[in-house]
Amino acid sequence: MAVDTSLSERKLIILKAIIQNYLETGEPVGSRTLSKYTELNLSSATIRNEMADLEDLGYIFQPHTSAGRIPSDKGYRLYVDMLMEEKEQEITEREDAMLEKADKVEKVLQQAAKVLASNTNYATMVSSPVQSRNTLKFIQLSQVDEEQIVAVIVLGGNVIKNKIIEVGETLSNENLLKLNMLLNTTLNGMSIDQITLGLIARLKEQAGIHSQVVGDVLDAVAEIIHVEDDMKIYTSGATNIFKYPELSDKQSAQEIISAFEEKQQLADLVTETLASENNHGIQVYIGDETPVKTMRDCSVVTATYELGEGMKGTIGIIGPKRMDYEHVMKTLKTLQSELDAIYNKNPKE
Amino acid sequence: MAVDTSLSERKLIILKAIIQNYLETGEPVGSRTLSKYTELNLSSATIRNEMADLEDLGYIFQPHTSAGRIPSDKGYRLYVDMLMEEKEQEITEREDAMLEKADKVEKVLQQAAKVLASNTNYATMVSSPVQSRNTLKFIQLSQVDEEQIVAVIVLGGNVIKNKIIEVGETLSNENLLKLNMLLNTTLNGMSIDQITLGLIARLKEQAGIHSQVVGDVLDAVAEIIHVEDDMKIYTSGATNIFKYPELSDKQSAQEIISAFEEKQQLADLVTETLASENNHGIQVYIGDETPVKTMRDCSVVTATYELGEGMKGTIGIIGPKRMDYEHVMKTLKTLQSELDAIYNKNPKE
DNA sequence: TGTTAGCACTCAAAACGAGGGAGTGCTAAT
DNA sequence: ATTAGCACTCCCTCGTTTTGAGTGCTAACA
Repeated sequence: MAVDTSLSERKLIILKAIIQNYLETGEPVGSRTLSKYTELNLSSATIRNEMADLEDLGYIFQPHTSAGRIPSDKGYRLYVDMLMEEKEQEITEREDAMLEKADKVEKVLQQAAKVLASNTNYATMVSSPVQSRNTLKFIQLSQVDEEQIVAVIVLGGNVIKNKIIEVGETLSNENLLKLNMLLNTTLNGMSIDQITLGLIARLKEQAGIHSQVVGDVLDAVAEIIHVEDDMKIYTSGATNIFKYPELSDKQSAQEIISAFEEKQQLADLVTETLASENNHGIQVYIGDETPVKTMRDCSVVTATYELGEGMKGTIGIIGPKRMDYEHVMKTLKTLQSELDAIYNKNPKE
Repeated sequence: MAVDTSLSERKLIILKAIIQNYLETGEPVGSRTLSKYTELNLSSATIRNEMADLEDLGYIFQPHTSAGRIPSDKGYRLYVDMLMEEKEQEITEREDAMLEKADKVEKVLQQAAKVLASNTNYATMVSSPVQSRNTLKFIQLSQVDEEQIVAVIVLGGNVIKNKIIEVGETLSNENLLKLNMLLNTTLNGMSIDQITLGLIARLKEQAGIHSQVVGDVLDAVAEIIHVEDDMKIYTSGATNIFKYPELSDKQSAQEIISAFEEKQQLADLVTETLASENNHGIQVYIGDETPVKTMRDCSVVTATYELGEGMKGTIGIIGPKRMDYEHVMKTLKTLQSELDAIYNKNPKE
């Protein structure tokens, strides 16, 4: 992660200038432009020499002879690494009062995606937290009618799961009551991954003879608890990519928007992000670095947030390689801490 | 709705041929093409004359002089009206075994959208049923901890709603039990709109003296029941519009896909569709006819389905004006009946 | 009277070709 | 080490030409 220091100070400045200029304009930038742009009064010729060097080193390249230079993936990488190293810039003030009533987590996340998109003009995604390390808080089975039982499970952070269980034969009221007691006393407070098949088997024994039905019900409960709450992903601003000509030709637009619609690929992105521990939870994928193949021509910036212990989720921004990394990273950081704040304001666990 | 009979038989055939050809190719169709295409052996010259007439009548037009003709909205309209009048074609066989485990309605609808999209190559949307006339099947309050109560409500069709209720002071176990009894005995089997504020007030009285807390809880329950389950809309295949050049220029693509992403406009479409009672639940909007302004250049075909009494939803297909109406309408019809089948296979209400 | 062949005409789209211009690399002078 | 100057490259723009599909009209024909 350390910045490559093999570049002279001057080269660094020039590279930075090239990138910044390109971020703004989206056009290849030439030596003449730079010689005015930068404060180190150099002639275009000198700049040209330096640029030739930079090109040899692979930080920039020209789309064709006699065009200006544009940053390569390697160049971008160096740039964001520099940004990363800069001392933690103070979190800027932000007054969006969007985070009212943190009633339903889902609503908040959806909102977050929207706000983010309109703030940055890029496409954004927010994944709902996966509660693998979450704990069980309450569980209850209730008879709906002769053939149906509804199971309700409340997890930490007030995540509620439920399911209708179809039973072959009726379960007596008292047995149901016993089951509820049993489940609550044994499972309460346990983390989800502590609830193994073995544990369930032991429970079945304890429940005793009412084998068939009780067994079925317990199996169903186990299933509910473990069923991946198929990671929900909220997206917004997918059409922002039309704002960047380099992405908006039919081919790419098609692919990127598909990825946004299907969400499967975004899910991959999320798991990848969650897996890798990195500095401050911010991660930048440039071009080929991204795990999602259809986004070769984009950059993806992700941040992980955490709502209490183990409830981790991801916020992501997808845009052109020439995205405004500095702004994006800052925005992500503030959103991160806002999500934190929500949780602390509602400390129900 | 009656077909305009002012056209000669021959003109009708020619018009139909023009439309069908245009549906396939997307190119303006010329007289020479038609003179071979149709079985009424006519020379191109004759066809030209007829076409000139048709143009005067407003059924077709040429995008520019010296181009072939393409159908106008009026032409399309005539065409689909003819299709509509054709005797109910037998529902074609269809073997997609997609409709397994009708466990979660949501999953099924989402699936339905996907299948539809891949079947038709258009963009599709399915709205979840709004259950205004749905009935309450079961309700239960349970104590999660000192300050929280979880309310679970099962509606017909196994739609489950739940919510955590924060209570100021603890509710005794026995009171909770009483409340549960009270709620179930009085509300069970009632349709949602029968449960009025007045009814709730009466309940409060019956519940007696435990005024504060009980009142709060009852209010919360009422709220849960009535909160609009903000009509969910599932979409799929939005990127299919890239397959039709006439829609895939940046401008339109942008707009249409935005509409798909935001969903607000689709929601309008749904309500519009549900409002208008029409033949067999199939409705076709051509070009300007559609209630969604950003889809001026599309055609929209919608069908309403019904899962039991009052649970109505909408399926929609959005595509170019030159969409394959016949196929689309057929497909929608079968999907309609498949959704019906699901409900009847799972007659839990 | 309805149909057809022929022909001149139109116009969008493709093909072509000549500048223009931004930008580079190199060399020679400072 | 820096810079001015210059020749060279190659993309882009813009105007022109060509092409070709398709039409409308007229005149001949059954």
